[in-house]
Amino acid sequence: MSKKSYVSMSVIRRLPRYYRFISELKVQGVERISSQELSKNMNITASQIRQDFNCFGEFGLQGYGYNVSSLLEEIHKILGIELQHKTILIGAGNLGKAIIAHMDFEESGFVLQDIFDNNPEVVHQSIQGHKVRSTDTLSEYCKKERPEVAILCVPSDVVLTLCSELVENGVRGFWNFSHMDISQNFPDTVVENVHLADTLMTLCFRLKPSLEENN
Amino acid sequence: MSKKSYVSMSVIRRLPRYYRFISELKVQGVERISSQELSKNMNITASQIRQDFNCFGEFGLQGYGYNVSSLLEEIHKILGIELQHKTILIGAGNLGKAIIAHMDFEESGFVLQDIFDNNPEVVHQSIQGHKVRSTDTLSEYCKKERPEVAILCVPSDVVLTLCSELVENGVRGFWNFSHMDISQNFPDTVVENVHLADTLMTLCFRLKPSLEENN
DNA sequence: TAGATTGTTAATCGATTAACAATC
DNA sequence: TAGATTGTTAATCGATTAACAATC
Repeated sequence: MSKKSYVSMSVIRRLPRYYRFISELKVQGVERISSQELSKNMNITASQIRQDFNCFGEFGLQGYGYNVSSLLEEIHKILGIELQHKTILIGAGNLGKAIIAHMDFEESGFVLQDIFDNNPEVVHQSIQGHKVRSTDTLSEYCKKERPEVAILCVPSDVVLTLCSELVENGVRGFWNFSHMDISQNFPDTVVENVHLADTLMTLCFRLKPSLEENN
Repeated sequence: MSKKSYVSMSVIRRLPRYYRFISELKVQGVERISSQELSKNMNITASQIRQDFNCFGEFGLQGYGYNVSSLLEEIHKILGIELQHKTILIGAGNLGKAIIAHMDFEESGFVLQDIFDNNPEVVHQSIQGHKVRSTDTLSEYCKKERPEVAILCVPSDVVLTLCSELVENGVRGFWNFSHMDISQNFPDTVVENVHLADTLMTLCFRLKPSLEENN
């Protein structure tokens, strides 16, 4: 009924956390939960939780709360996890390998199709059943296979040219691990930057002795 | 003069980005920059840039702008990068190795002292000059070496016990890569969570076809 | 029905932007 | 000095919280 036409980034960024948390509840066999209980466990106000959910519809029942299973299903649908975006990963170094090994792509809405690297020693190796391809074959590959999303585990200095090539070939989503902030350069794409160095520097700042009283 | 006693998280999270950007300017030999030019390049309003800097002091000169070198120095000081926190990394799998290899710790205010893993096949191996130690020796090690920060590259189910042990032994900063959200459990510590799966799910949501006009 | 808890509106709080006086 | 650009105050915008009527 009351679906909002525009949902703010602040709300969107909380969705995966709700999803994780409610999954956990389901695993534990919890059947229903109220916004108040959720609030206590997640450190978000009950009010905000209800506001957040109501951006997408009415998932609760007055006097009862939320049914864990159907709430989970709803958020699953909201996140679009059933969409299974065709995905490639570029850069099969330690970071690339870590991502391949640890991320449960199907659980996040992606299907890892193929892996690329420009190091001749790595090309043709096999990682988790995927033969690593040469980045030289990337454009050709994209024209045939039409991947939608690219995971970028490559050095910052090659990211821009790489992205141009990919965008020209129809890639429209990026999970970017380089320092380079590509969101500005490709307006019609969706970019999630994971700037690891930034979070580390933030930690550094927050550890400063002078801040002990602050925050 | 006008230093603020409280600086909001929103400002803090922009600091590393300023730092990165201004470093790049210095490398390029740029000597001065105005908030307006910065604004154009960083996609932040000039007003916000000036507000952000003025949380920490007056770094500019009316009619001139900001001197790149001294601005960089100031932000370096603000971030506390000279502090060199004693740091250990726990979990030397692909992700741990990626972090060891790619992060320039000294550039972020940390010194990687030692690496721990509970896999007997990995223990005693050497990674970038660090012999991997057994997690069994962790408490003992902490009591002697007093590391301040731990990088957690371990599975979610062991994170909580691990952290308790570390906190008891004086560790007060965590860079956490597990799904578990430990910020709630240890009130006197500083936690930077890097929830990779969350950013991936956010990307999934933002790629939904129905959102093409939205964002 | 009474109690509980949602959905939703209104109030508050905080963060961003605009404007401009100060000043290099 | 005139022009430019900061530092800072005031206005706006958006996000969070509080409150409560609707309703299960």
